[in-house]
Amino acid sequence: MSDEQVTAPTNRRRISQRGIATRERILDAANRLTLVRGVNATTLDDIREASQTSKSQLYHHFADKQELVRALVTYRGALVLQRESAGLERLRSFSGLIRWRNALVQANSLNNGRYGCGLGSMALELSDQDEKARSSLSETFAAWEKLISDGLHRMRDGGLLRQDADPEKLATGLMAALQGGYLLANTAHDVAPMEVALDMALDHIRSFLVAPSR
Amino acid sequence: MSDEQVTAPTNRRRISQRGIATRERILDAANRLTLVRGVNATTLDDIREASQTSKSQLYHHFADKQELVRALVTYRGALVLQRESAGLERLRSFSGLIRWRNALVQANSLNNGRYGCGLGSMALELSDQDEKARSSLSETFAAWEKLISDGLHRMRDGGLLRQDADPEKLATGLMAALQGGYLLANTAHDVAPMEVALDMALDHIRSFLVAPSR
DNA sequence: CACCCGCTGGACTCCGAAGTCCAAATTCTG
DNA sequence: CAGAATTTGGACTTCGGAGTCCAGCGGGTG
Repeated sequence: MSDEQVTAPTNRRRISQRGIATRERILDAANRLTLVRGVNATTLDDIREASQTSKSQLYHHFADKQELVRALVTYRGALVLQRESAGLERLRSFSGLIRWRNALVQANSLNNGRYGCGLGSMALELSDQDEKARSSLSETFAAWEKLISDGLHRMRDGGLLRQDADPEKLATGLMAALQGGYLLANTAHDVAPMEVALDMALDHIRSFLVAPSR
Repeated sequence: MSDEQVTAPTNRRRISQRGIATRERILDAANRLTLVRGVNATTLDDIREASQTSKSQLYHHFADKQELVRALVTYRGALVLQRESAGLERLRSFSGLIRWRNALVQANSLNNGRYGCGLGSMALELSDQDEKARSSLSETFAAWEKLISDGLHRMRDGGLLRQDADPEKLATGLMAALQGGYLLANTAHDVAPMEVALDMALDHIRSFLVAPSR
């Protein structure tokens, strides 16, 4: 077993454009399907059909289902981080946080709270059954929190947040509120708990503003 | 299909003490096993073995796996609510909340954050695949939040919380922080994020105290 | 342009997990 | 105690999903 697995495997054999495209098609289908049904409830035949491929292609590009799932963790993680960094990398103000919150809430309300966070559901589903997937997800969460805490650092350096504000802890709290909000919203089929949770976390951050805006 | 399923079915056929005991043994085994492995990763044979029963007993007491899972949702929900009402029904002070928080953190730290909340993991695993299980879990979460909000109401009526505090929203926020904290702790194998999340929620509640204690 | 090797189609095997069945044991009721 | 119902043991069937195999295609490279 190879010790490392990245989105595009660079080692060993040559790989053609067509191969890369197929691999991508498989991951994309797996990503879409598992988002609604969950990882374990999605079969390889589901993925094969949705990606317009064949059994041999699945096993040509991935050793087995576990490897496919691990690649999917990386794939979805990269998508989330890409989307999130777009919304967070220029964060410098409290109103920016509010815009970020609103975007998440709006996206989630399209499904009445259903489906939750692709990372969070994978985390609960895989953490106890695949150590590599777990640690990969853990790293992704850390990177996501870092996007937030970096923004909070900029706010603190810019004099918006008090010096005793702890960006890392604030980011962790916000992430927990987000994930818990997703979970409750998904269970209730109602986006409201997610809003309440995020507002709580934002209120908490607001309490560290130098000049409380309220 | 019967329209309702409660922990102890009262309808139709007589039921003996022995039957009740077996049913309980099955649910108890299912409860223990699924807590670590998840529902879908636990097989009926696992449960059969752990509960010292046979296939026919499983199918005598439950129509199929789905019914067993639904009964398990009820069973675990009752256990959690029982445990939680013991810790929350006399809540009347902020220090009581802190004790409650400490108990949860301590219990979770015994596993280094692993396994999370039995209800939360079921919620994410089942919400998208069994509507009845989802709504049952949703009700359980609501009941749990009510235990909290009832306590906060008592604190507000007792003059500890300001009148503009909203016990329901505070309870939802606290629950989201708890669930998100469980999720992050489980993924990181570290109880720390759960502590941070709960402390954020408690700080938020603290900000509504009439005479802020600190 | 010819060869090699990555790539593909799809039928096939294998296995484990859900669910069935019935005879026998136990318990309840009259 | 007799008869009826519940409860149980455990072998058996069924089915779906993971993984295998191999013949053949096709595109990049020398």
